[in-house]
Amino acid sequence: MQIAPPDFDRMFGALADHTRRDIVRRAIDSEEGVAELASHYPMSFAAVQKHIAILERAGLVTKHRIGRRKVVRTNVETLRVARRLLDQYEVLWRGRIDRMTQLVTENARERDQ
Amino acid sequence: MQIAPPDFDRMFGALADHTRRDIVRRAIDSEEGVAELASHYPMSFAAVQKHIAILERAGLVTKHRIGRRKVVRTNVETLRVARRLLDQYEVLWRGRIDRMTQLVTENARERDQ
DNA sequence: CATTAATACAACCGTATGGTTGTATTAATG
DNA sequence: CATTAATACAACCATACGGTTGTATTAATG
Repeated sequence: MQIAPPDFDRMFGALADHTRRDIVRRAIDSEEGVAELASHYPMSFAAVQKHIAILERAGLVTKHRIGRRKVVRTNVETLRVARRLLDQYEVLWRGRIDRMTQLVTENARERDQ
Repeated sequence: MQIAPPDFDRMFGALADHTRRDIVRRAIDSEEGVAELASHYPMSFAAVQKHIAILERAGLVTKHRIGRRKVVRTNVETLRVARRLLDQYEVLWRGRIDRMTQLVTENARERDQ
């Protein structure tokens, strides 16, 4: 089995919901089961369960059985993958800036010589 | 008029589509109008127009009239806002790690003394 | 100033999303 | 091993999304 290529549609789609972002935040440093997580939100247990399923498909969280609960843990590596994509845009932006200043410098040299 | 608070639902929602991410990428260092952008994708002009509208509502691009075209430009600052949110998760994660190593160290000291 | 290139908008269609309630499965534990 | 706490799944509903085609508006330019 190959490792799955990053699915940015799913990643960003999963992050595009306030409840899901809050679950990701909580699951970074707590060890809560599905029911415990659900208790924090003004919606049904099943709704939270679905949100967790979406986060799971996106690779943002994993579930691990502990006792009779299934504990939800955030997969920080996937968050980093998303962050790196945003970094790429920043790199492109810097490249553009560099090319612009390059041009200005060349023009100044031409003008001054 | 107040400056709008960041709408992460819209931001990440806008980024959750391959075509839209590609538009963001292109609009970082090109100066293309809506029609020129549309020519790159295997879909109708109107579809691309809608994608751009979604990016615009999310604050990820802006449109500026140049001659008879309306040029689309990426708003890098909004990308940075999104990135900073992901950074926040990383900070939480580090905090957790720190607390864990803290605990281990304390236990070791107790055991050793 | 009439033409037309460029963009905007409206209506429609199929499918996905976010929510609900109800039922089924699972596996720790008394 | 029967109970039941915990989770999973199915069916349903309203609304949003991604796409289409067609029509309307706008404003630069010959």
